Amino acid sequence: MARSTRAEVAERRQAVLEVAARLFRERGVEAVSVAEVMAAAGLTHGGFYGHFESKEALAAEACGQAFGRACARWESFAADPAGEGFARLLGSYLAAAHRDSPGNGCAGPTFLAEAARDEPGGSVRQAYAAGIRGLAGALERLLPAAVRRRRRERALLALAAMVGAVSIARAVGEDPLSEEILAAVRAELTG
Amino acid sequence: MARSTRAEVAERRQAVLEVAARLFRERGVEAVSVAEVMAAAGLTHGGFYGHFESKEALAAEACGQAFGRACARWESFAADPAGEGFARLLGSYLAAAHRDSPGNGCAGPTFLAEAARDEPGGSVRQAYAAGIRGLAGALERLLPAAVRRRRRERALLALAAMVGAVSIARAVGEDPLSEEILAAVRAELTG
DNA sequence: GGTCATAGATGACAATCATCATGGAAAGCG
DNA sequence: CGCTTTCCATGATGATTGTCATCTATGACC
Repeated sequence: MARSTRAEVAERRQAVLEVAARLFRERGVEAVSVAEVMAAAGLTHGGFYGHFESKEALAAEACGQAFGRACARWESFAADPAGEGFARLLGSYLAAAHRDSPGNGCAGPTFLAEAARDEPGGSVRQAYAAGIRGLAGALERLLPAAVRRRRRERALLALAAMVGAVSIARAVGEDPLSEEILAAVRAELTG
Repeated sequence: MARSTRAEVAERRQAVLEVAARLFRERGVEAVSVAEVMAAAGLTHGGFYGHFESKEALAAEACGQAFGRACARWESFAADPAGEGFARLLGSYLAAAHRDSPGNGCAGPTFLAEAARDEPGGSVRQAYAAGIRGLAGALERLLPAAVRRRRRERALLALAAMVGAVSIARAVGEDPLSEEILAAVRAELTG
């Protein structure tokens, strides 16, 4: 088939990464084949190894990208004029809409298992650790000014509870318990 | 090969289930083959379908079993004479030892991804939901008597934070951040 | 004790998948 | 304009794995 312009090539690599980040979050890295990622980007499987070293390398990059997006989003809440950034983040994070669209959602819950089962020092694990560190920092800065003591601990508690709540809400499925958990964690962390 | 006694048959089924519950928690359902489970139980892969309907059925049963063990353990903390059951649970749950032995650990973090990616109404998902409901109830009863308001919400927050913290601690790997998260959540939830 | 049911071993099958080899055609560059 | 590079499509390969068919030896039962 035809060869493409230099710009198109970079564009395609980005498209593959984008699509992979969505599919991997939706269904997990193992459950998505390289061929499927390429097909979703409008290509065939053959050219994959021209763009990425391996499937794992793609997964690590996709993980990093997803965390980057999430972190930027969290930082944007810090600009809230009324200082309600933290509460607004909780409102959007601990929501059914977020639970139901893992493909666009935070990487914290979606890459959790991939990272936990990566080998020690593996690339996905490293990307995950860096991402979590970023989110923790953002959250620490986002906490209401009223929180003066143990800011770091409070941020880490919130992070663990947020990631845990969304993960569990996704796992229990269509069950009233799912909404109950989201609402409870939202209420407790807010107030 | 030889046929076995009726008692031995039941014993072996139990052994397979036990081994599966450990392996699935350690490495995930997908990463463990039926043949490996059977081999770890001292059998060959052929007899598997005499004991279980399918690999998924085994996974669901293993999930239920692991949750049952965890729930019983949590309930046992309620008998604490000094009423420190909750604090002691936190101490053992949010610990490096628990983080480092998923094979014997709580099913909440280990089956999280399996359940989240099971189909709607899938058997693993159902087992997971039932398990979480059990843990939430146990935790609610275990909270210090001093907590009078919003007991249920507090229990759900604690559950989400505990599951999230252990999961993230496992995901980031050998990083000081891992211990920091466990310690922070322990401190914040204890009071 | 003799007959029957069955646990479990061996082996096969079909599907899936990550990765690599090859080739063609067009872009980049002189 | 012609040569070279390289993107990507086609196809192959080897490995893995869930599931099933078959066979045999031995408990279970009359």
